Amino acid sequence: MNNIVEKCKAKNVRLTDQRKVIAEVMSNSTDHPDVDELHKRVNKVDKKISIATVYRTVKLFEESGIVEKHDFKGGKARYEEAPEEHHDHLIDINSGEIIEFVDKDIEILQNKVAKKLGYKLVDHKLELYGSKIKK
Amino acid sequence: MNNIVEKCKAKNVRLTDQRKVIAEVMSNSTDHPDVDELHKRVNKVDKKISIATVYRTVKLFEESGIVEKHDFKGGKARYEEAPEEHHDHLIDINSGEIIEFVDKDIEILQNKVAKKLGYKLVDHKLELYGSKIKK
DNA sequence: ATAATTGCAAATGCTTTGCTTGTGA
DNA sequence: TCACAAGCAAAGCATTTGCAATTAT
Repeated sequence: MNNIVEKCKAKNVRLTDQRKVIAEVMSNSTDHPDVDELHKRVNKVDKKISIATVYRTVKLFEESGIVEKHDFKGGKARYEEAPEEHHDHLIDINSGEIIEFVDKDIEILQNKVAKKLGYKLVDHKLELYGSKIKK
Repeated sequence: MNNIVEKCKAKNVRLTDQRKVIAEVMSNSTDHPDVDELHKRVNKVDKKISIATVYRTVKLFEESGIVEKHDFKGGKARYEEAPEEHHDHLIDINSGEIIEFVDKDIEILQNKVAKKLGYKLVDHKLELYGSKIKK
């Protein structure tokens, strides 16, 4: 079963053939592919889907809250299916590998900091960049 | 006195007229200007300095650890003089205003999280996006 | 002197868009 | 049916770069 397709239906996002393929590919990805990589994977299923459609679709999905966009270092935007529970990312500066993590204490402190400054926290971005400890 | 010019001398970064102007403008900026804005301010002092030179110079300064580059939401990179002490940013989603803050507890937790995942923390990015609480 | 720097314009890389044809509900 | 979506190629935008002329040390 396919999560993104379900979410599209729930949110009344029109489902075309190409959107179904893109949705499937994204649902089956456990990493954080950029548009180019997504396009390659999508083309394995249907060669005729253009990169413009991939761009338009990820943007549509993002605006519908179905996927999340990340601007990690490197210039190109990367996407993942919107998770049930929020998480942040640690990026391996050597391999580029991305590890997801959750830290409730940090979240609590972020809210506290924002409030102290007179703001209501609406969104945040936390990225850790690190190198593997060899043991 | 001009901090960035001093830092250039300390780091053996060749000081041309245009770099001096750019350094001065950046040292006198308390906000986080993008290259276009920087170019405008620089041109008030010397109309002939090209935007290519501004791009080359901020990159040079950044690689020398003299200024910091930020990729906040909005597409264009923004710069500030490298601070003595590290700080993070809260961005007002309505006005675009940027507030700097320091939270040692969050820093400590970040290191803890990285270590738990088997990584040595090399760098991090924390951006809070919020809206002003009206009282 | 001479290796580095500048200005200009052209090139780049990612992303968006106009337009015509195709299609889902 | 018919408003919306796709494909293609052209345009956009921030940033980089090749090259000839200029400059710092």
